[in-house]
Amino acid sequence: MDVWKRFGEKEVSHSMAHYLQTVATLKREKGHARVGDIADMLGVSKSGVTSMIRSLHARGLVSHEKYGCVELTPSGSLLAERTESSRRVLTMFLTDILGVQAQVAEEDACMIEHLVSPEVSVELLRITSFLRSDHPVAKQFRDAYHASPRSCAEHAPGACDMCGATCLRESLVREVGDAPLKVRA
Amino acid sequence: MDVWKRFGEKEVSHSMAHYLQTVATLKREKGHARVGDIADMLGVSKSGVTSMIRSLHARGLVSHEKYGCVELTPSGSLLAERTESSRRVLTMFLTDILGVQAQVAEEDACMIEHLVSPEVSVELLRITSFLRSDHPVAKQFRDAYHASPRSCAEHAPGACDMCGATCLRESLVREVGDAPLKVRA
DNA sequence: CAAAACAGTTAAGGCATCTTAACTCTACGC
DNA sequence: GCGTAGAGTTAAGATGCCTTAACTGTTTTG
Repeated sequence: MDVWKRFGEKEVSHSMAHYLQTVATLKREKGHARVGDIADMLGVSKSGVTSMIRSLHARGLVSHEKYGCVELTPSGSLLAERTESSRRVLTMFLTDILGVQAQVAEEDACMIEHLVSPEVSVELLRITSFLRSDHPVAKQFRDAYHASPRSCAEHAPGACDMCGATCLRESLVREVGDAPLKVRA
Repeated sequence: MDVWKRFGEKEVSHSMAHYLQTVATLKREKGHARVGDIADMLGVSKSGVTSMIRSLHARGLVSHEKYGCVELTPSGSLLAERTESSRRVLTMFLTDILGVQAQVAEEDACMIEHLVSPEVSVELLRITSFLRSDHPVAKQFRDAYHASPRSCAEHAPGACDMCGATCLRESLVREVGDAPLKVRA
């Protein structure tokens, strides 16, 4: 019913997840994360970083002393790692199993990494390792799948047990004329 | 680099996608979509609906005359259908292929439906129909996969070509002590 | 060690989305 | 055909996340 509203109640927002990952990356690569480095890496202003730090601090995800470096707390670190793992699993699944182009895979993974539940991430990891393995069924899958049809055959409404009245594929790929949709300001 | 920032530049936001779907559903089920119906179905105030309608109208996604019914434009309708299809495909994939619990699958699908690119949705549809089909490989997959390990074996850093230094699964499921993370206000 | 260069913060403001409160329409009962 | 219930709108305010501009603190350097 109101699941959609919980979008704004995730433990961290999309922005927050990326700030946390950035701090983790900087810490790993340079040994410390400064406001300016974070701003550069994310492409936002330093004042934006300062205020986000305040917000992350209020949630117990980072610590920071004025004019000093930013550190992840244990929860912040956990969240950063989990998001990063989720992204890696998603990207691998999209490229290696679904065969989606790398750039699209990375963009999609970036968008949804923090929204996918651990349950689903774990299952994605499982199916990805299974289908990449040398298990005979995995090998057969790779051969058979790449030869499988890219779309369902033309079918009457109701003929396909997945599609129902209208072909799912059609509605996923159809464009409105040639006019691209207006992009949000 | 800045992919993460395009989160706010999707053609429609999470909220907008749900408003569009709600209008489509009401139109289908009751023949018309009124402000109050939309507000009830989404669990928001009527004034919230009014202002979102203004915003959707500015993007050419709905039409609405004062005190009247809300209608989807062709682009709005396309977007609503696409989002709905994306959600159906995702849910099916998560439940039927990954075997994730229905409730979790629906929540995750609701969160990410509008963020998944058509390319990925189409491939998800393809793999889902393939693995649900009576193709011999699909049958073998179902048998073999359900018997496959739920986690990678204990392994040294670098031993698993997917995990790298730390086990992905570990970082996906690990909790910080017993303390649940603070939820966003 | 002082001045300049650089890093970080605060303040003020914009946009999206939501809320409540108060107002305005519309339409039905009589 | 008018009054009122209820549907819808506007206005004002909150929050999250971003910006620019102006200020403050720190560090480098000559």
